[in-house]
Amino acid sequence: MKNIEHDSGFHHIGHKLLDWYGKNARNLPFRNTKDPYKIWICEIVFQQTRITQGLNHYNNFIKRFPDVQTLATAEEDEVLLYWKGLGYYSRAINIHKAAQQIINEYHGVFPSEYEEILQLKGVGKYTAAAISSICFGAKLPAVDGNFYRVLSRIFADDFDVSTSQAFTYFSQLAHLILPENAGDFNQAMMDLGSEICKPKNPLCPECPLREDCLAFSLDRVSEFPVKKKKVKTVDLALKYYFVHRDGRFLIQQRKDDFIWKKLFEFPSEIPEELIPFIKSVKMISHKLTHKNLSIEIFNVEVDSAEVWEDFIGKNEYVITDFEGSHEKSFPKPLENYIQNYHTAYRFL
DNA sequence: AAGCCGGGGCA
DNA sequence: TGCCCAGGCTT
Repeated sequence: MKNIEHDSGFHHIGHKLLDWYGKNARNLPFRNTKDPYKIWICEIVFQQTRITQGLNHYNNFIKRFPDVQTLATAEEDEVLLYWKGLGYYSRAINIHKAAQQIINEYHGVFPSEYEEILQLKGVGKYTAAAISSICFGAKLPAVDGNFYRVLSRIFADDFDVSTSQAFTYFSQLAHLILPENAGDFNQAMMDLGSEICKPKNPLCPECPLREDCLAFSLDRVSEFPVKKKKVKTVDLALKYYFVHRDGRFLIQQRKDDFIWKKLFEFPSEIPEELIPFIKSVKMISHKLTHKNLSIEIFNVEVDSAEVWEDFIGKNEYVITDFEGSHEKSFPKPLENYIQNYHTAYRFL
């Protein structure tokens, strides 16, 4: 390992971090509990998601699904509904499957061994280490993006964190400073990485580890972590038809093989039987851009009440209204569109 | 080993 | 606009 002369002598760093955590831990709803169910949910919710962004989702989720049994017996669509707007929707699908795994394979009792936890759908090495250390006392580092950032700065280590070997490499570095209480240590690293050792503009003067930080002493903090791989963005253009009459409209469910897995959306074609009865086809949203994504939504009002009533009685589409749409999970741009349209519709 | 999956916040 | 975030799955 670069910059490491020997493999001992760094454990005081871990203890110093624990002392800081004892006085500066964030007050969060999943702190002060070792319930593996709650820790599991929180770890999944906050994968690639900031605390401020996912906190309401976490609280609502726990309120509706307070235990494994409740989650396992719920409908998948309702689990997705509680994930609405969070992104990475395979997390919701996997969390539901994993709950059923726990019921079927462990009689509803959350497994306590790292290797068992790792077998749960949607649980990888980070999450398994986090749950087993926080809830069951395993002495394992939960290596995530915070570990990459904090450790690369402490040791001024230029190992490329965007490679697939980064996890193994920084796990070894983590063991150099890992104290007995790995559960608190892992949560302390989260708080330090979030509050002090931030990606941009880190608060080094307030850092409890500044005397141990090689990058700080070299005034090279901004050089770490090293990430060579750039994020690739692709353009995606979508076209939807808002086919409606009398406050009801057509939706359908997406597949699970692409973006927005199993979420609901408007049809991308006008149903052939309705084409002769269209009053207006007007473009509503002028390229509602969302990142590299552009969406066009065409307003299609069906002219004949008779044909409409007949159509919604027998076809593959799901028919809903503005109230019913609250029961479905839509991609965020469409969610915003429905809300806005509803507001406008009420004043027509 | 590399690509892909959301959405929000920030400089 | 590009980067980042309590990562994991698929190919």
